[in-house]
Amino acid sequence: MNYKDLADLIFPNAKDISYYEEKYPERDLPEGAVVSRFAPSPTGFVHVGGLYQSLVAKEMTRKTGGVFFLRVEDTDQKREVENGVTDIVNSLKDFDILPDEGMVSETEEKGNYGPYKQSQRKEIYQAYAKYLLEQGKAYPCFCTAEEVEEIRKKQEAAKIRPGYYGIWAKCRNLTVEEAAEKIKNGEEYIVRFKSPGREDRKIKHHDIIKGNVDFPESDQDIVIIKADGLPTYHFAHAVDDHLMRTTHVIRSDEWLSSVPLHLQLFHELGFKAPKYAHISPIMKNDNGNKRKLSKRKDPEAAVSYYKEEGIPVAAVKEYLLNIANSTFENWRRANPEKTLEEFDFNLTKMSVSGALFDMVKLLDIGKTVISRMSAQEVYENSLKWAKEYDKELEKMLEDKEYALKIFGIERGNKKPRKDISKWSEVKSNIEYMYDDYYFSKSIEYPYQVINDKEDINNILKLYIEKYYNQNDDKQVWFDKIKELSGELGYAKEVKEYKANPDAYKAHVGDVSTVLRVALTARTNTPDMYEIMQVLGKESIVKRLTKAMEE
RNA sequence: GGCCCCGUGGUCAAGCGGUUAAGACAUCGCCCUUUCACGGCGGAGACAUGGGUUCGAUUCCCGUCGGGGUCACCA
Repeated sequence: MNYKDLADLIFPNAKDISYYEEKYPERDLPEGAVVSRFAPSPTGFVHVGGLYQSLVAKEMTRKTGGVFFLRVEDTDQKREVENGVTDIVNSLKDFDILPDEGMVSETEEKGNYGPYKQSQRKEIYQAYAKYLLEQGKAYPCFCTAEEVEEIRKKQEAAKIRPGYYGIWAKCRNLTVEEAAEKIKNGEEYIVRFKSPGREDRKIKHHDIIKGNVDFPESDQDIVIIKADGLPTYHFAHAVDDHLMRTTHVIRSDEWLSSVPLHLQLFHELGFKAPKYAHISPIMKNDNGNKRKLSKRKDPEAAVSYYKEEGIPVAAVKEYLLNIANSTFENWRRANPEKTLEEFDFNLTKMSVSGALFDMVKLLDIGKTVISRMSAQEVYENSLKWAKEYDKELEKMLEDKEYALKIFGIERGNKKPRKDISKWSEVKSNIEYMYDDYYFSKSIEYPYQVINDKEDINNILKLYIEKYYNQNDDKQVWFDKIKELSGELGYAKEVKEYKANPDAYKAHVGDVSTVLRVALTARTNTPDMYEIMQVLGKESIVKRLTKAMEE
């Protein structure tokens, strides 16, 4: 009996690996093309870190004329979540990061290097496990979970490196006859990799992001095929990324310490190893401590949060790109009109340490992004968001023509107004422009400098009766407010007032504020003339009258 | 604990042996302005620490401290 016989006993039906090597040939791509992927587990919502990786991988592949694919790593059925794949597919779609290949729905996929769902690749992994078994590079292990646990405890007690390796690897030195005997007796087993590594030797690794990193070799006989017949992450990674002809593995840096193992696996399998780029995770400050953004504790860790909050997709991508390549910010300022795709993204310039997530900055980018949009775009995005998350806003937007007028206020000029950072802010931003809404609740008027009831009513009364004319142009309109101010003893110019404050009760700015508050119940609004143009005569008179009655 | 990575203002960060140590967000002040925002100008604010190497270290080396990652039949 030899290794080959043992391998046949374990995987009698597995195909020869040459079958797969031929089925998934080298890709015919231009020189330097990057083939990369996003390979999440369907265990719930997509994390911003995943979005970040996808964005980076997508940029690299797009830039080089390569391929970006989506592979689902569902080898742990215990953690799987219903519609997990759909969630992932939709999240990428929401951010317009579309894979060239891979899963496109819960069950469908596209591309010639599939299946792209690991649970459907069982026979492939087994073929390669068999290949290793035949060469004596893997072996069946009969240790139970309890036994392995016991080994670990002994190691801990003796303060030596934990793990299944060297003399601790009990099943490693079983003869093929002994192993075959146990299998025939129906003993449970898993398949382990027989590591050729030595802990006292170093390996050199060059990571695209982290740079040169030296590690001790891996000597762990890790599990490659679990009791359920599915592979572990490490083994699946080696087999899949080889067969899918991945050139660059772009993943979270929690994997960095597995690199020695992965390199060894690739080598023993006879594969050419891909290049690795380990991305630092996005962190969060938690009581003075940095930690990764957590799915449990931080709502902003889930990409769905950004959609729900209505933070513009472009803002999220710009923010992420900004973290990824610090040159992005300068580029953006120099090229405000260019699309994100035109930015020359550079993997090697990515930061080695993890950035703290900065919501304030993200929202600032949101403001800038929205300020550059046309009224039409603002309308469309608001409506799209409202349909899903805010029925009241959706109703407000029913009158498209009116909404476009509102969104058009102070927009489209060289210094557009920056007052909306996300779609969920739209309602509070425009609600006072709707009479139905405005009059539906009790109104409080936050008058400022001029807050005497009589003074206020005098201003409003005189304005309506003598000065207000909806057809005035802006200059005439404002000249009239000045005249009104003068008539009632307020300074017509702010400068005049400042020069001689005792001579006046207040100035034209304060009078304007009275009008603004009476009209909108706010102290902070965009240009009042434009607002009045949009509101129209009927509404204005109604509002001012109401204010006088209060 | 072993191994690995990291440490420039509150945050993101330029910087590659000699710089007045950029810039952005945030913050403060002023200007502009009928309000707010925008915009403009300006202020405050940083090389974790101790040793080397060097004529000279933020930059190179070592230690310390601090932070992070990883040590599963999870990915």
